[in-house]
Amino acid sequence: MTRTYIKNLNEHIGKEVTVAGWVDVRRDQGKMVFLDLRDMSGKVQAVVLPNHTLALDVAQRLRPEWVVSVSAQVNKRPERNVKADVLNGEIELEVLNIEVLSKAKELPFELGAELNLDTYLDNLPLTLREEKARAVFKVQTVIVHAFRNFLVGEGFTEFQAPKLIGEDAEGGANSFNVEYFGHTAHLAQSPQLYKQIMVGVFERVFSTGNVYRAEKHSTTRHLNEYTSLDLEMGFIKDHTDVMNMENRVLAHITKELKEKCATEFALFGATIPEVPAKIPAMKLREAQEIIKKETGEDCTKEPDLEPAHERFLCEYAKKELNSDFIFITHFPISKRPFYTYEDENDPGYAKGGDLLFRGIEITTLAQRIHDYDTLVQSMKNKGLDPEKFRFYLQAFKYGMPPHGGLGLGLERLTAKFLGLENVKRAALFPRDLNRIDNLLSE
RNA sequence: GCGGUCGUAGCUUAGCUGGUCCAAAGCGCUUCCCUGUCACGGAAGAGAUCGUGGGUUCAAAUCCCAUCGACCGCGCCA
Repeated sequence: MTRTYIKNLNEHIGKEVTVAGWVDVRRDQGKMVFLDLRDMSGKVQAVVLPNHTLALDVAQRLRPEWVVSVSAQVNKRPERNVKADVLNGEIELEVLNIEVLSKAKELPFELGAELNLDTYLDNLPLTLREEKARAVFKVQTVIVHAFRNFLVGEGFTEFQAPKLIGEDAEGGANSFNVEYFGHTAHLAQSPQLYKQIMVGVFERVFSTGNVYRAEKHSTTRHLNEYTSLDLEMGFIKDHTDVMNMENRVLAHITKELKEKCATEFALFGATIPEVPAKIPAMKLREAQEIIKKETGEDCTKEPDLEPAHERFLCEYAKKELNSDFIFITHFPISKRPFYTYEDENDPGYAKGGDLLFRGIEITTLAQRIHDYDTLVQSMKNKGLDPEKFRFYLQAFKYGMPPHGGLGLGLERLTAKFLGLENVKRAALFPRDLNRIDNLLSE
């Protein structure tokens, strides 16, 4: 008999079905046993009655996480046993036969309980089975799909950026080295250069993939491998075109989340933010003046924002501007990568900035330099050797439109949407300073 | 890398102004009882050299030092 998914059982009342999944809980009443069965679609209560002696015998030996295939009749529950407002609360399975597909050892922790992050991470193949953990990644799937679908609708072409690269994308020292047939290659820190090259091919492109940062950070918002949602678009007027595109992407993502993930957000007591028609934006210097005026702390000489300032600005945006999001633009060009476009109307400052969301930076975006000579000069100013970027520069030598783009940190976005305290909870298998799965323990 | 906090049963924690702690609770586990439970319930039981090493003391889970590990904060960034 073909397998029926648990969420569809109410279409089969009075009929016999086969359900396959995990034993979520067993409640042994002595002469009868209750099971909660779980598959990818949901949970259902199954009851093994005393007259089904063979099934009862198996049921009494079952334990949580055993994998079973059960043939059963779908019954309406007796009136007094109906559970309102839960999936399948009005039905239950009367088990006829149980086939054990796989046994499970005793779990090393309690599924569904609050675990220390350390325990959670050391047992990911199991802890990911928790309802909340699964909810995180359902939400993440919806975010990625919404990002893709929206951009495809806007004429963007998706491409897979290489992860093995020959030269550090941004000239930084924070890339992982890889032995490559006697040469040193690197793991990509960003698809940046390839995105720009692809603008010369398709005008509008995006890429969703992992990037790697060899930074020894130890915080709740950093991963050494994270997923970057990247887009790059040609023929822009300036960086505000990119800001508008991100504004619309985020509006689409939150719309999809509202339609598809209400249950998941409820699990976390999280609210899906409203994306304003126009996300407020201010220059770094304006933001610093506000910080100085409101807190008395003078950071106006700083080239960047400290985390505490980012948190403050988000609170400010929420309270004064009624937005969970705020763009901070025009950072000093000296602190930005070589390809960043300098604002001719505000010399020394970048045509671009960061997007802050619920206390944290989730995006960096900018217009890029598209003129070959300017780009080469900018590299030299940063102490980079244009010769090493020949591959990239070819695109610019032969006609590149004005363009710009952004990178959006998927795990940070997911974590902030759901109110997770650590981005590691928003990455399936997070890599950090001390941990690649459990293979780095010495 | 620096700073802070912490490390007690499989998990989550209490105890930590030194003795009454050869360490306690909930969950999990084992055995038994239970025909309507839904985090089922009831009875009994097993399970910890209190991260590791050293020190102070008549006496250390508790105080001191070192070390390892984790988490949080910072730098850097998404």
